This record gives sequence, structure tokens and C-alpha cells, in this order.
Amino acid sequence: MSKSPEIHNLNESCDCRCIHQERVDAAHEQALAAKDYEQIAALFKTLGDPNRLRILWALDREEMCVCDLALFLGVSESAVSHQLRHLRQLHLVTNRRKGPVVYYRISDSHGCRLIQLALERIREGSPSF
Amino acid sequence: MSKSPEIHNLNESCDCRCIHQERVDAAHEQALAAKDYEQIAALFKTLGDPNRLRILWALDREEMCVCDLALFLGVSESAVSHQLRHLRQLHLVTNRRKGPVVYYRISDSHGCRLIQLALERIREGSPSF
DNA sequence: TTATTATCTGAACAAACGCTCATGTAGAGA
DNA sequence: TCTCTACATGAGCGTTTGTTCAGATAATAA
Repeated sequence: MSKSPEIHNLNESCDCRCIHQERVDAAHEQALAAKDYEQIAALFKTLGDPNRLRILWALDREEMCVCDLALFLGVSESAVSHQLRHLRQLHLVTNRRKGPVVYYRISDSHGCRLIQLALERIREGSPSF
Repeated sequence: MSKSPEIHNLNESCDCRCIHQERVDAAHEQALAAKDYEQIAALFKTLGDPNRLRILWALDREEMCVCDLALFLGVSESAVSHQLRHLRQLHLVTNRRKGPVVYYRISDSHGCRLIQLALERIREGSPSF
């Protein structure tokens, strides 16, 4: 457009300028609740670690115990246990106890579906990926 | 199973025990390449911040400039610029220049699809979410 | 040229993260 | 009971992350 956009000056809590007040208003209207963003971010943050992805990808096939996962990942059992707690808190995995051994398995297919979607994106992506 | 699983002791590089060697082997066989996990994790890590989610969710509707986004998020323009660089590096957003104003828009629908899938998971989730 | 606007970038810093280490706990067997 | 195994947990520590601040850059206009 040839006419310059209007400049709006704003509320006292923010010293930034704003060029398209309507767009900001529209963005606010269709925005999700703050809690939604927090929860989605927490989910993605949990998926944002290679070793946790490896755990989910492996458990999607077959349940495994902590020892197995530690050997599989090449890290300490303690590290795996911490990671599993993380995954458990978001209900991405569950466990069952068989004597002294705790077997972990996927408890929510959404996690692996997200991983697969992300994988597709990377495979389809531009050569720079 | 009632018979106790066999204990395997392992390679010198790891001092952890292993109960189900076959499962570890199978997990290794079907595992993705290390680079894949790194890239998927990088994508999820980028999506693992509430403000970046807000940006993507807003831009999915309409392109906006840095000023707009700063006001929308209630943070400094510098912070928005840093976040946008992050999103740009993963090719989740692109920009176009119109004089002094830089307009950002979504460059890959995968990002928003991932957000929507995560949102569904949270909405369908157990009451503890 | 100089001034102004919009954006970008590097430094700095507090907060969060992921690991290791040491310790604690639960179940099975002698 | 005691011991061993499998796992969980808290402390500590180095690294990463997200922000603000200050300064640099690019485009426009006087």
C-alpha cells in the first residue's frame, strides 16, 4: 500500500510503538489462553531433547526397563530415570512393576504422532535441513 | 513371563547392567539416525517457548511486523527480534521488507500443524492437565 | 548531509536444563 | 534378619536459554 500505516502510541506499561493496532487486536482476540501456551510449550520442551525422543521412539515398539534404556542410550541409569520422570509427569509414558524391574511403555500415542509429524517435516524440508 | 530374564554384562564403555539385550538390539535397529533426533529435538525446542508459540499462532492468521508482535506479546522489540531469528533459522517464518518495516509470516505450515496437534492432546487429556 | 524510524545484534545475567554422584527405597532370595 | 538388585531422588555443577540493555544497521525524509 502506498499510504503510510498509522502510528499508534500506547499504554504506559510498554514503551514500544505499534504500527498496526488492528492486527494486534485481532491477534489478541483469536489467541489461546495463557495456560494453553504454557502446556503446549511444556509438551514441546519435553520433546525437545534427543535422548527423550530416543526413549519414546524405542518404547513405541516395545516396553523396556530402565537398565535396557540406559544401555541403549549409553548414559547412566540415573540419567534415564530422571528423563523418565520427566516423560511420566507429562503422561507420555507409564510403567508397571514386575518384581524389582520397572517396565516403561508409551501411555499416549500423541507423543509419537508428534515425532512422526516432525520427522516428515524434516524429510520433506529444504536441502538446508 | 515367569522365568527370570537373563542378565547380560556388557561392553567396557558402559558400566550399566542390561536385562533384555534383544530389546536393546531391536531398539538400535529401528532407531533413527542421530542427526534426525538432533533436528527433531531442535524443532521441538523451538516450539517449546510460550512466546514463540504465540508468535506462530498469531502469524498463522496474518502477517505482522516486529513492533506489532512486541506490543502483542508485551515484551521488548529486541526480545521479539531474537525470537524471530530463532524461528527463521528453522524456516518456520519468513519476512519481507516494505521500506523500513519488516513483515513476518508463516513459511511452513508444519509448525502450526504441530501446535494444533499438541493442542488437541491437551484438550483431550486427562483432568490432571 | 543529518535525523528519525524500524530492526538487528552482541554482551550480560538470572533461570532452567541435563548430567553425574551419592544416597535412599522397594522387592526377591538366602 | 541381611544382602543384592533395580530403580528413584536430591545435591551439585557446567551448559543452555530468554530476556534486557546498549549500540549498530538499513531505509526514509528533511
